[in-house]
Formats: sequence, C-alpha cells, structure tokens
Amino acid sequence: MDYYSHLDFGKALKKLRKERNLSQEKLADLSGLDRSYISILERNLKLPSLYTILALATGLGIKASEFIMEMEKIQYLIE
Amino acid sequence: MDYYSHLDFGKALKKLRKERNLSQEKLADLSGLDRSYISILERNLKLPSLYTILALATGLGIKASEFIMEMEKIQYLIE
DNA sequence: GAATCCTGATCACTATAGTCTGCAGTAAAA
DNA sequence: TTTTACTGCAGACTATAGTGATCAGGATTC
Repeated sequence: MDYYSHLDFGKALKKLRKERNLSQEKLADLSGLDRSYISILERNLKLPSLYTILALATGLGIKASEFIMEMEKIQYLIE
Repeated sequence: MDYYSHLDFGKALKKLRKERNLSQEKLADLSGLDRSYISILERNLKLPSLYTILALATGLGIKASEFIMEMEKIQYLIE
C-alpha cells in the first residue's frame, strides 16, 4: 500500500478539495468519478490517468496544469 | 480510432519530441517506455497515466506541468 | 538496390485504472 | 442515544493502459 506516496498526487488532491470545502462524494459528483476511487487516489494507492486528472480539475474548477503544479509544489517542499 | 484527438495530448507530445530532434525510439529509451506505445499516444489512440506523463516529461527534460501546459496551449489554439 | 532509420500498424498478452456495492468507524449535531 | 455526514476499506468486476514481438512501407544514404 501507499505505493505512490512519493509522488503526492493524493496530497495535492486532498488539499485542493479541502480548500473548496468539498466532500469526496460532492467532488465525485462534480467530476463524474466514483467516490471510493477518489479515496483511493487521496491515499496514493493508485495513479490517475490523464482523463481522470482532467475530470478532477474540472470538478475543482482549475486547469489540469495548475493541478499538476500543485503536486510538484508539494513534492518540492518534501525533497 | 482517434478517440482522444480533441485533447491533443498526442500533438503536444510529438511537438515537444520533434523540437528536441528525438526519434520515438530514442524517447522510448530516455523515458523507459515502449516505442510502439509512444506511437499510439502521438496518434491519440490512448490516454497516458500520470506515471507515463512523468516518465515522458523526464525523457523530454521538462516538468510534467509544462507538458500539460503545452497540451492546453495547443488545445486553446484549436478552440 | 541493398542497408539503415523511422514510424504506422496489428495481435496477444499482462498490468493497472476505475466502478459498484456494501460494511465499519468516527464525529458532530439533534 | 439516535441520526446524519464523511471517509476508510474490501472484494469482485469491467475497462483501459502499457509491453513485446513483428511486419510493412517510405525516405535516405552507400
């Protein structure tokens, strides 16, 4: 478990979601994804496809590149 | 075929690869991916995972966010 | 005109992403 | 203390990503 924690996509996702006061279920609705899968992503158990990244970005109201930048920013703080 | 052409990940990939004078095979070596799969991506037949996006970005010598930005830039020009 | 480089393309296969259902546990509110 | 909201988690399943091998064909180059 936690195979991909060094990438911290999950941390970025959770941070962006929380900043918007969205529950996992609400974000699932907004992005058209499954609630349990968002949970999996936030725990870094799997890595999303580009399709999913775009769907989540739409749900969060940002661009995919901004999403990835947030991930890189968190990544940079850790290293 | 060409299911994902409206996203133009493939066009961005090909553009960035050509700018660096890399063959598909050379980029495959640099990124640790399969040559035929890069061909598939450039023709927009499949969408990459985040893992693959990061691998390609490394092979191209850029950040993943810059890669996505290039895609969004091309996307913007089309719309 | 054989040799090399490059890319499209197919097929069979393995690995992983993503869905769906349901249950458990915590916390806050009523 | 019941109800509600939220999330972790598991299992079975479907869909798609990604590999590896191989062939065909165009474009150099010798």
